[in-house]
Amino acid sequence: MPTTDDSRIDDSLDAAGPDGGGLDARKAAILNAVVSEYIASAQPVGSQHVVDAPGVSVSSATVRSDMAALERDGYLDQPHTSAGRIPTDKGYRFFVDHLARPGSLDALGRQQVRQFFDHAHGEIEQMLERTSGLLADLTDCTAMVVGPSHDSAAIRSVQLVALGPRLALLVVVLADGAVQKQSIELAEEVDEARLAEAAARLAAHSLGVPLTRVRSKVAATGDRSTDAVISAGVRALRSLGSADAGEQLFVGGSSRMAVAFDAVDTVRSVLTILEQQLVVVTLLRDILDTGLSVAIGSEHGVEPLASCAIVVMPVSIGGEEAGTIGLLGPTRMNYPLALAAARVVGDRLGERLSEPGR
Amino acid sequence: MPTTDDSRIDDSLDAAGPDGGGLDARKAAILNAVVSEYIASAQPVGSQHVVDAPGVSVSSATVRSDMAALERDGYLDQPHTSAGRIPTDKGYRFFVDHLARPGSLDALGRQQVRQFFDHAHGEIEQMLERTSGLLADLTDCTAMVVGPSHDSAAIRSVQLVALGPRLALLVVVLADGAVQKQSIELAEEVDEARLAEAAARLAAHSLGVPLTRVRSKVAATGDRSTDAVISAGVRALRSLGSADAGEQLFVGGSSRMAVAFDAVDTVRSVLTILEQQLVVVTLLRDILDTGLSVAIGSEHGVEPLASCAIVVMPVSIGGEEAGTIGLLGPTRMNYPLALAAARVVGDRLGERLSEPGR
DNA sequence: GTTCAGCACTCACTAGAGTGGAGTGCCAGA
DNA sequence: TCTGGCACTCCACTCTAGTGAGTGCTGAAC
Repeated sequence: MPTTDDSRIDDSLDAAGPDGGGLDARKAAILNAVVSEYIASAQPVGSQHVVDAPGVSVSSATVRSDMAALERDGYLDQPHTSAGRIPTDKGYRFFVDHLARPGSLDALGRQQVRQFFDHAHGEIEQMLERTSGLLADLTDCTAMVVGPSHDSAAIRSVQLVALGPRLALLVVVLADGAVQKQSIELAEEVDEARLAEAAARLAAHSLGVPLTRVRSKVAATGDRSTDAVISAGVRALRSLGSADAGEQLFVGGSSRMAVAFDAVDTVRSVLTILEQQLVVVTLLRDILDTGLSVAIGSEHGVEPLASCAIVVMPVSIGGEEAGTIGLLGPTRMNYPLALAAARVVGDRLGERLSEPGR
Repeated sequence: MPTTDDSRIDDSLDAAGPDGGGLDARKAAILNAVVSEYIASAQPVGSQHVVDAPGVSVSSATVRSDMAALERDGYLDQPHTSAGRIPTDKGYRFFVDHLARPGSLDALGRQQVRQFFDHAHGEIEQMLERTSGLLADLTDCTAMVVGPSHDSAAIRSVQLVALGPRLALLVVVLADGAVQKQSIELAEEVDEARLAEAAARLAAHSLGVPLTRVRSKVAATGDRSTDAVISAGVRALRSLGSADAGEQLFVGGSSRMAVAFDAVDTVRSVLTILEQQLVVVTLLRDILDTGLSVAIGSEHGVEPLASCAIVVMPVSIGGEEAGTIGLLGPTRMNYPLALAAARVVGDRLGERLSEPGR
């Protein structure tokens, strides 16, 4: 039983307004108690378990009639006639929007975060990968971390490295430190000098411009084979800039889904979704675009995740959006904790990424 | 003398020698039938189900007495007194070594493989990632693909790109097309010319040598700040060469584990293992080092995977070892199929990686 | 009008008994 | 050495209460 002091309940009801979502103070308190207890116990909550909750202080009979009203209004559901109540998606939504006290990490969690970022090292990809592990540890949810899109990062360096007689590697360094590569097959052997000349031309053509805005036209040098290399290089640059090459997804703690659900085929379908990078990235983006930070149950529209909730948090580097954090758990996840963890880790990650040192 | 009407059985028994593992022909045939049927049905196999199998042709009573002997010898197990038999790890081992007919992909699978490699494009990392998906699809197992170690690939290019006033990025291209990067924080601002000079020196110092063999001593240029950059660069190169940066792991189809087991905590513990890259890579390497291509149940010594079997297959590029393929499934997985898929895909992947064009 | 104690009712869950069936081990005889 | 027959075991399933947590309703008190 989570200890909740009365003043908090009153505060949150005040914050929700006198008619916060159409629920009077007692109904809100009852809903709060049901959701909290169901999150903790995963068992349907009966009227008797609610009478002692702060802000209720009426008999179980009265609670029952309020619960019946909450059910009529779609906040609660009953698995069967003689069972306790379970929150619906709408019930969780009200809880998240009006009732849940802004959570915070416990001391241990804060220490974990501090330690992590104190010792974090390595390049951005490893960092994001390990961040997903950290988030999963903190929240017991599956964590999804989407790396920054490089759409707007200017090209800092373009290089051609010969790997074989007719094979070269185009290596592009962007202003945000990302390195992208694409191999180029050449129609004929090209000597070092021509390769260097082509690289210089490519650099002149594209330096300072983001990958997405590399022009396809490039002035001819007069030398046929150099021109061929250059145009192949431009094609490669443009293909690197095309959409799907952008954001990387890191998923951590997918084993947590096997703990959250006892139905093995729920686990299977959720894992199947998590394997589809594009689906996950799009899903997180969609949720962010609707302006939500939590999507509960059917709200996100992905049917296999109907019994899941998703917490999203943008990561920003100096105001610029630079990635997304997502937490996936059952609808009865610990929302305050998840939101707090996502916020703290997101902020720290943003700071970290904006620091010059790796 | 029982008449064996199936030449395949005789072949495999011949291959195992007249005393293949200490089992006579009929016992081997019975074991074969039990394992095959258990793989197909996941139900304990009774004597009645075995009498019709090729190479048996004795009554169920005789089969029973043979089964009892097989149980005494540790090949079979009995969940309870009045149940059928289940293969032990030793039973699967005998099956894999002496009984299983070399499998092959069906027409559909072969077509999938062909299509995949015809349309495969992109850089090596994407290729390996998607290969893991292909293998999972083919075998219904979880697939693990370990990328090539770059230990022996010579450095082809070393470059320093300025990212900020006191921040540079070291970009290294290896002969096998791998690109590695490491950011370098500089103690003081360094101008372009000095950075270029330092890069040139670094290149001279390390070109043609694998990352693991970059010497830490480098001749001084006389210019203090250039020397500082160079020595930072050498440190960065050597840290890139240190062991753990090497092999990348790609896991595909982890949702398959949720289908293979109905106990949800088996699923959880297996997924937990799969999240630990280092454990998985080491495990695959250990199995390869013992010379096995299949590790069954407790053979691999990782306790949470006791109910799993692992098929491993090295991927080689022109004789050089260049990665590993692993398939993880329940001990009652389809070994012939898994071995065939791993072999075919491993071979094709090796060919593909050795082709110059991507 | 709101609240509450009391009451009848519902229904998942559990335990226990009974049954059918798949499977075994053993044994005597061919 | 193999086989048919036989007694036995034990899981899986069904059926039957019995239990208890929970409900909705109602009439009286405030």
